[in-house]
Amino acid sequence: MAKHDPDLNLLFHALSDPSRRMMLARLARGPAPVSELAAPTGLRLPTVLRHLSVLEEAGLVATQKDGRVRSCQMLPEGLSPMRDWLEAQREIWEGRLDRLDDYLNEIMKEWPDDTRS
Amino acid sequence: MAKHDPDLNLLFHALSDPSRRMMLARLARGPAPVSELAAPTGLRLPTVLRHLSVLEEAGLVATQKDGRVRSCQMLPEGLSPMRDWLEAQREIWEGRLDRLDDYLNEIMKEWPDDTRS
DNA sequence: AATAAACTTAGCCATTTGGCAAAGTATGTC
DNA sequence: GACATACTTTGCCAAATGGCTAAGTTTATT
Repeated sequence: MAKHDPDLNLLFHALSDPSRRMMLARLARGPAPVSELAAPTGLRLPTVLRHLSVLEEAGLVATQKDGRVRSCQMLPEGLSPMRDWLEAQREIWEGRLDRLDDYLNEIMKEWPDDTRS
Repeated sequence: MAKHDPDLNLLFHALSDPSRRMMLARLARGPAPVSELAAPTGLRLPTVLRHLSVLEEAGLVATQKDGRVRSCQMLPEGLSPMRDWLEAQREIWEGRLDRLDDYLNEIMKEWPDDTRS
């Protein structure tokens, strides 16, 4: 399928892996070097590095090198596209409920009061 | 990594594909048969069927067969684990800001008023 | 200068994913 | 009963994913 929303693809994909969510959870508490991100996952560094780059490409994390250690920090605004999608979804859903409501009201008008039990 | 949260894995993975999001968007407007779900994606039925099963396993969609047509509907509460995760993430983040705030207040106390420019 | 630390790159491997065509099944319609 | 509909199953394929080891590279430390 044509990718009309690369943001959401990358974002949801980044969040679909538990190791990456674990790394993010650590970063939500504050910046950390790569090896500290790796610790709770039990994964090797090369693997963690690749997860990290997925998080970066999704716009969830930024990193910079300080001497020989790479410091990583979370970008909380990276979650916005997801919030927006969720909101849009909710609106469609509510629009649907509104139309159902209209419909029911329309039906009710057909029934005079005295036909109700 | 041990999968401590199969819900979130399946949910985020389900949402990471644009065809699946397209199908969901259609379903948010109301129930539909498989072929109607397929139409906007431009994909063949077998492919759509597999996307559909991914959505079902993620708890986002329920289907049932009515004669020879399978009717699909969205389960909006299927998005709850995602909302919860988002909320938890926000709380960690805010807890962090609170601690930063505490810290700054602590620093400020050290400085008498008349040292400020 | 030698060693240790902290990544980084390269390359391999098994599994999963996302797509398809072809053939099969079940259910309406004429 | 013949035929069309609407899936459904099977099986194939290429690319992406997630993991690893081994071998760099770039900074500290001693």
